Amino acid sequence: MNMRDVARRAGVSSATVSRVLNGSPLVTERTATRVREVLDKMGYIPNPHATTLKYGRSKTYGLIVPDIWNPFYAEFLGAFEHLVREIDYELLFTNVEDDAKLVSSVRRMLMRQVDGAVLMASEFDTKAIEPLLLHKVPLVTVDRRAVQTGCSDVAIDFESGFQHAVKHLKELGHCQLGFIGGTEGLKTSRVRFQAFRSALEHNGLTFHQEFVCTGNYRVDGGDLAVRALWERPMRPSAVLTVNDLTAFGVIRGLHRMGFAVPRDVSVVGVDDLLLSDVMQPELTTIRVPRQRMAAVCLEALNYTKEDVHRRGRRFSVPTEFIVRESTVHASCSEKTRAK
Amino acid sequence: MNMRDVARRAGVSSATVSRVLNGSPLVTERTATRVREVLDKMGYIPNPHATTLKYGRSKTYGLIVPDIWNPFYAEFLGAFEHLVREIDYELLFTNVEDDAKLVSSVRRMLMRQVDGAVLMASEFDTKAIEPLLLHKVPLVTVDRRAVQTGCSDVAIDFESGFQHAVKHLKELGHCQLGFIGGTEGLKTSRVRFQAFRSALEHNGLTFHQEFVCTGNYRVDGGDLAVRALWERPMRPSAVLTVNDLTAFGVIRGLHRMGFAVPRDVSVVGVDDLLLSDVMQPELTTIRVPRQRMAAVCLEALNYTKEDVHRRGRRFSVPTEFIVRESTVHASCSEKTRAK
DNA sequence: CTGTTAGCGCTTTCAA
DNA sequence: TTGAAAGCGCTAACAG
Repeated sequence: MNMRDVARRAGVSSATVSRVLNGSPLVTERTATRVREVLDKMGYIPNPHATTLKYGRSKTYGLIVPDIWNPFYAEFLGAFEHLVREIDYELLFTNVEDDAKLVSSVRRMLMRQVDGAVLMASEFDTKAIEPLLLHKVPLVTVDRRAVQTGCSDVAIDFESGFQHAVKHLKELGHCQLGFIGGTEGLKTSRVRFQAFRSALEHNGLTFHQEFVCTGNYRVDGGDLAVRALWERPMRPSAVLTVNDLTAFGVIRGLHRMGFAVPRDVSVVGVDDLLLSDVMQPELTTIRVPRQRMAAVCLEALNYTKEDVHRRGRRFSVPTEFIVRESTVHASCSEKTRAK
Repeated sequence: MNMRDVARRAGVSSATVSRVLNGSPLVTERTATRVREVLDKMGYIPNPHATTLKYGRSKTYGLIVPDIWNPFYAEFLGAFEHLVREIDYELLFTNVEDDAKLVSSVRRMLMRQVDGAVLMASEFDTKAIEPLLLHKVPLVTVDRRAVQTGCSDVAIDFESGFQHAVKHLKELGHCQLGFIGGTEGLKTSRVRFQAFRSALEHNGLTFHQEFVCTGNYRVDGGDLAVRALWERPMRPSAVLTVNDLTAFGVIRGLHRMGFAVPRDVSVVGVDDLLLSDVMQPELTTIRVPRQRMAAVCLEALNYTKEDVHRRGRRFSVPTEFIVRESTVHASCSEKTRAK
């Protein structure tokens, strides 16, 4: 059943029905009421594909995330989907494990004529997103720390987060701080690592390359990395990580090697997953607010959409340092610091 | 740029281009090759909205989940999205916290003309999904344990899962088994509770109503429920739960009351989340295989789609009982069983 | 204030 | 084996 059917039953033209549906002021209240009644009675359901076909606007936003199995992205998705629905938009969600999937995701976004897209996929050589830019799709990236025509960026303020974390650890007497990073070569890994390094500097602590190891943003990566780290001649008394999953892995790895967190080593995560205060020990972490982030992404999308021929803007999302149980005073027991 | 443009450049009609794109055999290999070249060179991107408009098929499946913040659904989503993309379909994902959102989700599915939908939303009074049925959208529900015209059901074999779990606990010397359920009134809660009860029976254990309490499928629900349970005059020596999050909550609740798992109480979950073997203690649980489940849902969707006027079929997904650290021999210390 | 109409891009039927 | 043409449902421009 379509507008014409409704129009016929209401004794008007389909244009009038369309006007009523779109809240045009060019309709008498009397007519509008009658039309609305018929609309209701017939249970009319609009067909947005017709509009998309004609005008190229789909009321759909794309969202690309790198790993939906990481609860951080699931939680972000929940928040983002909620906001998108509030403004009566649709969400085209895609998970992207590898480059091939990124390419196909971009193609799908183009096909479905999305009105904008948020890209959290960790690695785009800018190559993969070019088609989107070319087709003037408003874009928002997260933590790419770069903008360009038609593409804004949302930066998470890890700098501040790590500074609080390092300060906290220093106050607890830790001066040998380790860091377990994310996947080698990813921009987001570098951003967090740099934030860690400059936090050390700001707090007057020295950076030790031998206290740094690379993970993969997942539990197993943190586990493996901390084992590798603990093979080395010197060991840190506290370890900061690239995200909570990595921190969980670090805790598990230490535990399995016979060390206890926080007794022997303090650990700090990043994200504050819903489960981070359920883990034992409850995780001290740099919280990345998903709700807020989703709102800022949408704001950035709107800004970019206003004029796709304009250079994008940088947006920022604050972090919050949350102290729980995984960080305590440095034990000073040498056993944790040297083999 | 559209098919006409491509056709013109290739010196053929748009019909021929369409045929090439759809792999029709009615085109000379020579023509097809030329068309494909032009297609490539021009970077043609098809517009599926046109097809949807004309033929009502969208190559899109809907997915409704009740709580994307529960990693179980995120993990399922990941698996399902992967499969859906493999067959070149799109996914229309919606999270549904309450009834209002269910209604609007259903409407969106209808608007977007999905070719089928999987409903994991816990509570539909069948009322909310009626419009879908009415519009002949092939449906698949999960654990509704009922089928009807155009709607199949995928049942997770909790019966077998709980039987293994109860047998395991009995062998460890537990005979006072408690159960923390899901949200009151939900079909999925009842299904799991019944599975628990009949597992007791099968294993010759008596059911005690005072060992049963209701949660909400989330951590806080498990926490609260076990505290309520522990207020009662008698306490179980082992607790089974409706899902892993609830089990996490139970463990945390017990812990905060000064009891240790598994030393004082054994706990069993359901799901086997990715983080279930990262928690301390690693959780003994009834695994619900997401990958398999996604595949069966798709199979069920295909079956239903074959003929929407036919009664749906029942499908089944096996579970697997996984023993980890949260279950040990009954301590027999009376302190856990009476105040 | 309301109606008429064109046309978005695609696939399929029919004709050649 | 190929082409011509219709028509899906909608909205906006234009006419009345």
